[in-house]
Amino acid sequence: MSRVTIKDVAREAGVSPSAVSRVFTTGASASPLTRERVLAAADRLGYRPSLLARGLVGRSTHLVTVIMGSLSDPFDALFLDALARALAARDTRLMIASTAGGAPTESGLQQALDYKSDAVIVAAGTMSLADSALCARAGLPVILAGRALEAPGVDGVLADNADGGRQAADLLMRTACHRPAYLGLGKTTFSDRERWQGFADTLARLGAKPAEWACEGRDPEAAFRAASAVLSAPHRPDGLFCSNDAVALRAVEAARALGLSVPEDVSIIGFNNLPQAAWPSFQLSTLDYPIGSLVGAIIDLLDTRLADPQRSGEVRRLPVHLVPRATTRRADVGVPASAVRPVPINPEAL
Amino acid sequence: MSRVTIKDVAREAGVSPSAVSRVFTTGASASPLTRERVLAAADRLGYRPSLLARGLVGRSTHLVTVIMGSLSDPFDALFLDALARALAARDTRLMIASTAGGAPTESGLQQALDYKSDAVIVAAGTMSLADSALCARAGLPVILAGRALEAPGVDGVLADNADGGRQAADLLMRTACHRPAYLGLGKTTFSDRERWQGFADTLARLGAKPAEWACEGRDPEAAFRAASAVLSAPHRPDGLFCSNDAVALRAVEAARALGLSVPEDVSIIGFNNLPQAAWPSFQLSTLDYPIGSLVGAIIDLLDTRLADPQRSGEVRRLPVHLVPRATTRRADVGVPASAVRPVPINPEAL
DNA sequence: CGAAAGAATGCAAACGTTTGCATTCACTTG
DNA sequence: CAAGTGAATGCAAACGTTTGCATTCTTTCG
Repeated sequence: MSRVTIKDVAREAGVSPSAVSRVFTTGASASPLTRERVLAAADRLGYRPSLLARGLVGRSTHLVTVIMGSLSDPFDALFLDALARALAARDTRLMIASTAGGAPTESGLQQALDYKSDAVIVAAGTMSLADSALCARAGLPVILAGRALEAPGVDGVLADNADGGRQAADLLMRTACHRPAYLGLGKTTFSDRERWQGFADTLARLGAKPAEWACEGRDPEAAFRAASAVLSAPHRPDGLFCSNDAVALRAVEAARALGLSVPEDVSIIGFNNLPQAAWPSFQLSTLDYPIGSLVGAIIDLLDTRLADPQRSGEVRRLPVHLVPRATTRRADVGVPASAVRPVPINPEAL
Repeated sequence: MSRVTIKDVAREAGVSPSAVSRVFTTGASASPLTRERVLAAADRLGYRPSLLARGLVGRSTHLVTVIMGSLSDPFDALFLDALARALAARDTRLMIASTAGGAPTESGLQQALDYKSDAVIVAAGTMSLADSALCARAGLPVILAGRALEAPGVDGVLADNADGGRQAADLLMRTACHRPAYLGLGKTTFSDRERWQGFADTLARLGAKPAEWACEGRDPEAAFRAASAVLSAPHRPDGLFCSNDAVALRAVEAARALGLSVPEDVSIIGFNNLPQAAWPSFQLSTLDYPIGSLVGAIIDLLDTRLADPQRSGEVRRLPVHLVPRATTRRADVGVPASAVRPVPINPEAL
């Protein structure tokens, strides 16, 4: 019933508690004989160091808090899973702090502080300068995922959203879309803004002016309703760039429900390249944003930050690349040449 | 930089650390004056009790560990999300322990013990009697989700899988399926077994003998491959009950890819009633298993267990109910009466 | 062979709380 | 008015570790 502690092991092995501690901390000095005895005693007793006690006195709790929103978007779920595994491989545990919608991350940060987390990963909500100051004061490293903040010592990793928007715009123009539109999650979502900017800027440069729409709310059905609204609007778009695949897939559904054919009547592009996007029923054209590299970058940032807490903040941009499937038309065939609006060839585009 | 501790607050408020502690623990005696002073001082200093220290000495860490598999099935993701929120509402945090495939849950249990979790929720992997003994010895409450174990003091909550299987079988027979089959995740998956049993037993009682198939592996594509194999087998089934929606949705895809029409050529039934199952593209017939009640039961079990650690284990069965959509034929119309095999009417069935 | 160096170990003080025990103090009650 | 009651408080000992310092023991080198 009662826990077996370091003292029990010390007694059993005939050494001091310190010796036991040193055996269990890598890089501490302990003679082979002591090590062997201690290990044997520990094994016999079934001893495991209490990470609570360790965390209380030591410098690391081997605990990281992640602030997440709803997991209804598969991307978030897969991200969380990959993150937990990557951390586990480094012998670190993940604690969840759920945040509601666009609510402040503050309670999540407090949670991270309360448990003396080694770091907090912010993957939902908006972080303010005050928040980051709070963390800085407490010595809690912050890593932003999919958002950015101009604050000292705050690291971040983001997709190259603007470039994704550019690629989407390029594709739509090259496939003779005349009424491009954007469907996002709302003005407050960081990545959305960047994707919109890249999209709209590129189109503006090409002489087109996209319409902008937003879902009301983040629940999955909101995307369906919004897409339905977009696609039954007076000047119905014939090309729709959605801020992510979760929205885009629902847009495909909405289009079909309205009797529109994709991509003939309307082209649809997503973002993330979810496994679902490749399903035969959808064959969604999208921008690939590999979760592995996202998580890899986070882990890497985490390591360097932990090694040097004083270094200035670094933000990493991860490239995304277009995966054209069946919800957009072929760029080179099947479209009457006369319908193709002349577009400057962009060598970086696919 | 350095943390503000209970002593700092005590000094600032002009009282002893104990007094501060008592102000922050509900139900302890503190005079209104002291309370006010302490609260003011704490607020001024930005004090928050260290949950590590609290957990070390106190009886609760307000920490629960959940052992989860991959989050690629949306059901798991939604479950995790709901669980985290429900716990957060009770001021308890959730720690993730990821387990690979059917790997032992042991490292997850150790993680729970290392951090002195208030409880561990096992939602993946298989738990042995030895595992449960380990937890019992350490005084760690175990709650099984979607699995059962005959062990003292271990609680569990499961869907009424056998009844789900029965309902699926009933529906297939009532809609004139002659070659029913089951597609599961594999022999080692607890819920799968029960669903199969309920399905097969019911069919046997009706004089039919379903074929049984399993996916090789748990990754999403495995389900697609398996379904493709099933549907191109010599005696192709005309009714397929899948162990969950994730599989069933892929089966629908596979059927379509093979040029089969659903439900005319083959009826397909899932389990869970994922949001996706209701999408227009699928309209999957399935068994509704509300995540809310699952999580609710877990929380409830947790509360009662924590209140009385000595009580004997309790397993709760949650009802599931059929949601017939478009991947099964209508039971009463559109099928030649002659084709309907006489089936005993079951009053509980929909 | 003596001394300096370095490895191995133990002691005791942290880390930031809770909590049992004893004390004080203001009231109530007979 | 004396004694009994109960709330409010402080002291100090846990909780299970790590770690700086001092000590002892082994080497190694001049």
